[in-house]
Amino acid sequence: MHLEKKDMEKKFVDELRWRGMIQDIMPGTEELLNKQMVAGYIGFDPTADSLGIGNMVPVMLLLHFQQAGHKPIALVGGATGMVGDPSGKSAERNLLDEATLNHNVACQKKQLEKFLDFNCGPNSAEIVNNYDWFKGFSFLEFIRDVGKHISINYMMAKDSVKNRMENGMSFTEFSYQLVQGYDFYHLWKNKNIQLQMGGSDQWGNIVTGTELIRRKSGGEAFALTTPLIKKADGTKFGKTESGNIWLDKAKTSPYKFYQFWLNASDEDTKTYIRIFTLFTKEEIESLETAHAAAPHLRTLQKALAKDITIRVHSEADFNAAVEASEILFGKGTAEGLQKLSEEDFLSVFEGVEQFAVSGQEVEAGINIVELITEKTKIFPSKGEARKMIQGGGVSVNKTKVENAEMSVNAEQLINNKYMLVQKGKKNYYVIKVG
RNA sequence: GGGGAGAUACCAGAGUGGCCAAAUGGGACAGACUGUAAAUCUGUUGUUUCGACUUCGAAGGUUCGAAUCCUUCUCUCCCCA
Repeated sequence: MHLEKKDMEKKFVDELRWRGMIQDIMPGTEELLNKQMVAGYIGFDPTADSLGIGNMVPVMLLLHFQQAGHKPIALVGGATGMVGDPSGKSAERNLLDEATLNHNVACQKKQLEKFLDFNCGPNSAEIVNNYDWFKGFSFLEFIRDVGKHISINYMMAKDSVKNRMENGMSFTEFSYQLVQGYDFYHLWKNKNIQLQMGGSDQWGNIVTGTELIRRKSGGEAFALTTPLIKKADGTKFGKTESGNIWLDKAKTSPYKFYQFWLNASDEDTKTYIRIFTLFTKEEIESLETAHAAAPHLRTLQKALAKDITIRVHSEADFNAAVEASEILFGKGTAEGLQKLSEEDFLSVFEGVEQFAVSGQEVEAGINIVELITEKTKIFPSKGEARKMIQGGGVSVNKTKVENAEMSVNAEQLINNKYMLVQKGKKNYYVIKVG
């Protein structure tokens, strides 16, 4: 099987190189990719029922891969997810039960379908699930056919294993690299997939695959990894105070999603815009020039946030997020807020966390601390709420709460129904009274 | 099977009879400054009706008084065979 590569104008490796998306690449990989159409895959770990933005890196990788005329395959790890990847983990993982796993695989599959083209001729994308070839594979068969080819010494030399020798690691996790390695072998043998990609933490696992292919069949396969994204301040990418940033709107509203990108630091944005958007090199450089000339306009962050919000969600979601942001962070004042119509108010705060409180409770006036702790879950304890108020960190309807004894009543409601509570500068909560 | 080490707040990690709601560092949150950025500085980080109350793996015990001493239990790690 040897297919003609259909679109040669964009060279995959060159493209990744200037975007800073290459950590390691196996010798010969680039030559192969420039010569012919190649099928390549990336594995996704079904630990949650939605992909997070961290997973957007491999998604973008597959997208570039397809745009360069190659055939992208996304592998969802129905089988590997049952074992647990030790890479990058310092402790033994908890295993998910089968039902959860199936659910997660199905959800991730649906999300992946949004980004790749599954109907464009020979290089159409595909999704495979490694559970399909592992479900009928018995333990004895596996250790005879696969385990026999790879030595323990080889497996133990891997960083993912070495790092865990101190704290211990189960046989299950130890065998993970073999299971993943076999995926590569299986795909290489049955689907002519010659390349596996992934994050740099996957290098060891990927190489076990190419090694297995070489020893078992004398075949050749290739590998390419991306650097792990780190924020300039060294903290983990893709997380905020309130947790992971997910692609699923039900888990992370488009508003929050948009805000996440908008809030990225200048330094990080330069990295992100190369990785997460499809802007060309020239476009990015001109955006950077514009940004440097007037940093307070945050040209880069806006371009990044817009592009990715539209691609992950939709244009309408993006517009709503911008509108909400304008009102919350623009010249929005207490008066401006009062003037909002009910529909506008609701659409603006669609993605903001909401709480309901009954009418009578507010009618006569209610203490602010009680309102934000007991009636709603904005603060976990009264002590904390008081301290925050004393530190000037709480506002109601854009007006700072001066002391903890203050009470609020029906007169302060917006449209006689809503109240906007702010914890710090960026965390908004809507209280609906009625 | 034998020997050893250990379990303290979100994490790391001091504390080995009262001065301990528990050092220090990190993280997190907030304030100031800004550009909804970064850096910096400051504050907070068990609950509370501010009188207290419940915390140091679990349960008991000794004591006027326990994270600290004793007993049992649970769990974790390391080394040897």
